[in-house]
Amino acid sequence: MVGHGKRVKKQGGTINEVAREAGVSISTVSRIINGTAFVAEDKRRAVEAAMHRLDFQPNYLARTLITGRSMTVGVIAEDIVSPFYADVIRGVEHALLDTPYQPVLNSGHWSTRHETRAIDTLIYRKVDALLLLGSTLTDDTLRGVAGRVPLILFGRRVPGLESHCLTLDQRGAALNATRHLIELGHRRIVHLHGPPGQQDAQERREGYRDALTGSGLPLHPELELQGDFLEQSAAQALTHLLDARVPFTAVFAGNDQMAAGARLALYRRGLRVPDDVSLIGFDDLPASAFTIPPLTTVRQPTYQIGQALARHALNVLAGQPSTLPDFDLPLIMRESTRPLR
Amino acid sequence: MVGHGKRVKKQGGTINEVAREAGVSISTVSRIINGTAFVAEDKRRAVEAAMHRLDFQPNYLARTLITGRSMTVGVIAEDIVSPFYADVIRGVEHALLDTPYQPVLNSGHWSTRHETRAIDTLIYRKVDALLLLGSTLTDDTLRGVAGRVPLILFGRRVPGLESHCLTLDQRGAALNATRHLIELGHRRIVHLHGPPGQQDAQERREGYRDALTGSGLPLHPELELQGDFLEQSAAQALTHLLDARVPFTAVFAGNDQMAAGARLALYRRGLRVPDDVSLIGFDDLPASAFTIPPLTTVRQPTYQIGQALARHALNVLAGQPSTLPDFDLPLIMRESTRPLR
DNA sequence: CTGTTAGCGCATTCAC
DNA sequence: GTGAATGCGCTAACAG
Repeated sequence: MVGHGKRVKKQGGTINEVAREAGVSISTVSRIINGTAFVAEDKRRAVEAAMHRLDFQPNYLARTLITGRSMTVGVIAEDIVSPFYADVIRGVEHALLDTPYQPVLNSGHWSTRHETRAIDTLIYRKVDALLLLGSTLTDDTLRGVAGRVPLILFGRRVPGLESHCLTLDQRGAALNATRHLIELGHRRIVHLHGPPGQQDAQERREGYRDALTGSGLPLHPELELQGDFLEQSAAQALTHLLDARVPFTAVFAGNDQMAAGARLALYRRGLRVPDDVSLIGFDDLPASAFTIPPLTTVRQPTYQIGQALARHALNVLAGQPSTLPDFDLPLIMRESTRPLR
Repeated sequence: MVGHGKRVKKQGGTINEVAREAGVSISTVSRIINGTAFVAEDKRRAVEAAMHRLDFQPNYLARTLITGRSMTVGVIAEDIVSPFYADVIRGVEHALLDTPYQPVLNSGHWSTRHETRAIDTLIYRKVDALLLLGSTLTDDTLRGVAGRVPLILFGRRVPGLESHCLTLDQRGAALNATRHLIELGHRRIVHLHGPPGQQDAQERREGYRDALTGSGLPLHPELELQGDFLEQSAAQALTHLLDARVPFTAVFAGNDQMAAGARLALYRRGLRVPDDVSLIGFDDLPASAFTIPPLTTVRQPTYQIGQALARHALNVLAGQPSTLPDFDLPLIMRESTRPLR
């Protein structure tokens, strides 16, 4: 087999070699690299030539060891696989693209243990700031982390860290979505919600209830079904409901993936969407515009959120005042809902 | 606003302070940390107590500066947003979980410029090995990179780096899929392929043609439609075909996302799947089991691939011989295909 | 078994 | 403007 050799090849000389090659001191070279001070034109030329000849690249580690700044921002997402977080990450990456900062990604996997490990790793790696896209940690723990590194949170509102928390009005959006169903004439509306421990899941559920009670409609506990934000759980839960012959005419799913699961359960029983049952999701994943039928859902502007998060991090790192913007969660009307009857 | 302070807080003392606190030399502390040599029980106790008291954590940068090994493996995916690569990444993360190595992710965004930048950044950050999940770079460039850092490639077969390349038989799998359609009696089969510059896209297209010619069927250039692996492109291309009233009875999409786009185009025209048109995808994304109808598709064992890639990297880093395994691409039969007539 | 010494590669005071 | 010296925090010889 073609071996790589166990050691990385020496990377084009050190600042010392450049200095010798150019006949100047290393401080002069350093000044040229960092633009710290003016340097005579001829020396600058000589140094630049030497750097080029030796294919010189400053050593990141040595440099960071001194300055204390690694020029990286750590990003931990609950799950990189999730299309939702992936798009936020895309926004972060994009916003950082033409800055000296680099994102470093890691996953929390919805697990306290993994998330803790990821955080420790990134702090150990000396990231200059940390972005948490969702978190399973307690407020206290989070405040502790914020004491070790500038911390910016998405999807959590932690007392004491408010100005670095970006949350969306999940409850209001869920209320909107449910109300839309009510306005279409639906009365028995199923809600597929995520894990009770999950803040977003909880808020959406409350929004659903708000809409019902706000319209003077009764709450039907048997219509609130728990899932885990994945397709399968929703399909199962709804299938059980169908088997129990509990009547309903609409479904508000806690996210688009659960909407897809619900959709399949309906399809299996020969129920049409939206003719027999109306369906609304939450997230507006890219794929949801292409489901059959295209899904009516709540849009979370994930990409823009990622950008906002990154820009805020940049500001914080620059020591500038910065406020996280607010985002609306519009209901995107497509074809999975229609008036009852 | 709640400020973070511009500087990260001092992280629980240095090895020097620990040594002083414990009344030993720093080398003794270093030995205990790294298990480099045996240390008397009482000193070990004292040092561990001191480390705990000072909340000591060795400085990653200083350590790496000396050892030359950062204990990280860089991972560059064309696109983290893509569900396909995301699952490979999940496999990589998982395989690295209980090792001293940490993955560091970055995106190439299907762009030579971005990919080059990502590679430079990661090498600059001194990753010990680099995993490329897809690449837009030339063979020569890739060989150049391999000279700077141990390189492992997925989805590319580069002469000279064969033993570190993991590729799948896209062509054979595409042939299988198409042949399945042929065996069901289909003769006019549309193929939605990805960008011509993309190796996978090219190979799948060839597999499609192989199947046709292998069965003695004619190639119909008007049935080969180009897309970009996203839903929208497929929907458009197929809509055009439908408008032009070109007859066909089946569609083999270059990936599941394009299959979804095609599905919607058919739906818009009132064509049923599989009753009027059979549809096959490629990738077997998690969502594809929940489309309407569930999609027949070629499964790429992405998670296992990620694991294999990471394990190979580990072996290479350990200086052990290692061979990348082969993976089958089975056709997953679901409900989007059926015999003609 | 343990302490002393010398750097890793670079930014950063200081003098000149 | 520029060079010499100092040290970031740690590991790796080197002596004892």
